[in-house]
Amino acid sequence: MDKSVERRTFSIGELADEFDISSRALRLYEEAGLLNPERVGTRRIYSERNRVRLRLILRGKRLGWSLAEIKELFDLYDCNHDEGAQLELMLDKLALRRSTLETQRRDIEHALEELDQIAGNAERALESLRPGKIDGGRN
Amino acid sequence: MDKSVERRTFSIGELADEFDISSRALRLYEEAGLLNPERVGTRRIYSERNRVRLRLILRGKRLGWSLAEIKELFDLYDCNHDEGAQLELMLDKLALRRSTLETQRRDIEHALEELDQIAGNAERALESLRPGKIDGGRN
DNA sequence: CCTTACGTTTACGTTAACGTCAATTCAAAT
DNA sequence: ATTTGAATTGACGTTAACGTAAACGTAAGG
Repeated sequence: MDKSVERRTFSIGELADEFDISSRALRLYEEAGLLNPERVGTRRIYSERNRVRLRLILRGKRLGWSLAEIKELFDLYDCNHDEGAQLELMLDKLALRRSTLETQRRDIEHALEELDQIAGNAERALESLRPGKIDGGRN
Repeated sequence: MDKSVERRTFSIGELADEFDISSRALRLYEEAGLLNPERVGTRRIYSERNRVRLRLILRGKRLGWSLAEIKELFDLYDCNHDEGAQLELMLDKLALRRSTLETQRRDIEHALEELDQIAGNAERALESLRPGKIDGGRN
């Protein structure tokens, strides 16, 4: 199968530009075990798969995860599914991640509410400063 | 009004214990302008209001914000509502925060989906290892 | 009075996640 | 052949957010 599918590759500079990060960061992610591009001689050649991974890495970063935490998740993903003990442990870790993600989601909801409240106040204050309005207060 | 309402205060150690952070962190938050407890002599006395603020700080941290970012939000909250320019700028900043929060929320949804997918795989793999089952595969 | 527990400031150490710079290599363009 | 431009490794610098340790003050209890 997949004859000439997935043929595009990328240089480090291309990926850096596309995702607006430095090439230094990309090398760092590699050093952290998050990315393993092919090499032609000494140069890095990133595949489409690598690019997808990078997307995941950056999403993890946006969620505030450290590179180590991101790596742990990757490792969970391509863990060997042979040993029961491994799997149990894996499920534990996944449940933990899940709960912190849900906490985070609740945090976001609250933060959004407060943001809106602040913005609401500001807008009303602004309204009461508009020309034509002398005083919007009630006293 | 509020005669003897809100009478409880807290020492640095109490808050540190309650929220499972170090007293060092509390002093740091103060130095960053996020907290301003009263003093009795040299000792810090935290009010209920301070405690609420601390809760907000920690929530910000869980969202991956830096102390500076948290402070900016606080400053937005108790900003002066007198100047129109200020208010406009404030609304801009709030909109920005909002959009990153929404991005973050989407990120969380995706991460949760993938987590569930991984967990699902693991559970099925585990199931196929159970005693009584020789082979759960389909080949 | 002495100890103990808690608090204070000051200063230095540490870790993560890069940025920055230098020296070099390599491929492509002129 | 030479320039140019991107890429490489390696080393060092930097910032945020603490941890840790020293040296000291203070309040309570025995």
